[in-house]
Amino acid sequence: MNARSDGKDVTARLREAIVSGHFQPSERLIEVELAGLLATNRTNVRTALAQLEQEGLVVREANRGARVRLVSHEDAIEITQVRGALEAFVAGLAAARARPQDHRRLRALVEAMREAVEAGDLIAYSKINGSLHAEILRIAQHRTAAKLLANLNSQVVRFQYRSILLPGRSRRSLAEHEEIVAAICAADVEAAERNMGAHLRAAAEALRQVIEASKTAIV
Amino acid sequence: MNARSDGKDVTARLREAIVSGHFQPSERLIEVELAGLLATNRTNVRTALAQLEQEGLVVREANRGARVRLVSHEDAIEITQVRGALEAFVAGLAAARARPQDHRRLRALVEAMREAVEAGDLIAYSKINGSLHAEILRIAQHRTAAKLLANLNSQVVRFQYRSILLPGRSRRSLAEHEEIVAAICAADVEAAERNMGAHLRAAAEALRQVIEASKTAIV
DNA sequence: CGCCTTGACATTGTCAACAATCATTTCGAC
DNA sequence: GTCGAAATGATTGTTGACAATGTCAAGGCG
Repeated sequence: MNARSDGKDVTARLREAIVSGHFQPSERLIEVELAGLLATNRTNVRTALAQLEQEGLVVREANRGARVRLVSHEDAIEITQVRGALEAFVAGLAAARARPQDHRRLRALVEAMREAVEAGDLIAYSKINGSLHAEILRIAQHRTAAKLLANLNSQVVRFQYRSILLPGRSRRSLAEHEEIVAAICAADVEAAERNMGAHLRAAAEALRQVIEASKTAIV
Repeated sequence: MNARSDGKDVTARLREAIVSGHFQPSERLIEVELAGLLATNRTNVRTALAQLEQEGLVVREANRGARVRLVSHEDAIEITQVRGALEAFVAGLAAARARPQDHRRLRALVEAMREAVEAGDLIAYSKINGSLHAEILRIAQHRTAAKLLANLNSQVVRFQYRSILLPGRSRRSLAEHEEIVAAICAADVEAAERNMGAHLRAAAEALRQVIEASKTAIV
């Protein structure tokens, strides 16, 4: 009957709800509530929670239920570092695989980034940033890396917007992306790896600064 | 009552059973059978299967049950590549973090590897190889990378032994490990990354060769 | 006043029965 | 003999009830 509401994968919908911020970190995830919310039964919620735990979005304690995983600052940095290693590899692949058509798309995205920065629209910048990384991932055609990166990203989306707020970070980030795209368009595998690696090291460093700043600010 | 048999995490035991080869790739995993085998109920088996699917060890089709994931040759190469990116990063970390005590352990492991190669004992070699990589991972102290690598490894253990059988591969592999350990002991981060990266590119290449050989051999 | 025990409530964990689906076999028509 | 349709069996999917556990508040005791 209501194949519509229940047909979609419960895990996917719960994941989306967590990633989109519908639930706060450390918020309790009560099985019957979720079942009601997602128009399904406890069993499905239960397996969804088990999967999302494996995925690092949810934490479960025996007999004490599930919570949205609170990603600590250290975790966020670790995740960004690992992303860096993977994305550098992926950028290298993209440099080897990209066709002229791909080059055009990448350049268009960088151009849009530049406009966003000049307009001071950091939210738009953040979005395009995501699109650019996604495009590079698409060009690389590497399922294993793609899955892992999607996973890692879902764990740190909450942190994404923060580091770009650092004064001067957006301009430097733009410059880094320009170099990455230039390397890919030049089919220079090693430069692409190097530039992407440098970019995510810089991103991790920016994240660390923001975190340190917030720590001292709170105390 | 039988807290012993059921107490342990069902997912962990099923994972172990799959990784250790107790079940063959593509072998059907029937819920009631597993429940009997693991001395538990269908519910627990069900959630275990859901988690292992997320982990990439199991494939499930709606209404058609679960099977051990058959990792294709392409998958195996992809996984080895991604491992390479991660392990290179981890080796760099290890180079930065390793203490003299760690250096001793690493050198001892390489020494054991050398002996295994000279004795022609490739099974022992394979084991020590695993220990060495695990030791480097321990030194690096990076939970996120450690978890991902554990995951990836469990997907390709079945392929591990094959590539080392290539004529001359074991000696070269030994040399590569010596260089990696030398770089870590010299606290040379970049050399450690570079050497580990090269090592796993070589491993991926060896794997590719073995696969090509087996393809033509079968046809 | 603080601390421990007790009990009620909320939530998760386990189980068995039933429904739905898929694979296989049987049977009849041509 | 071959094709297709219906019956059969095996397996997964779903549901509800119950047990086990944890949480919290109230009350008694030192």
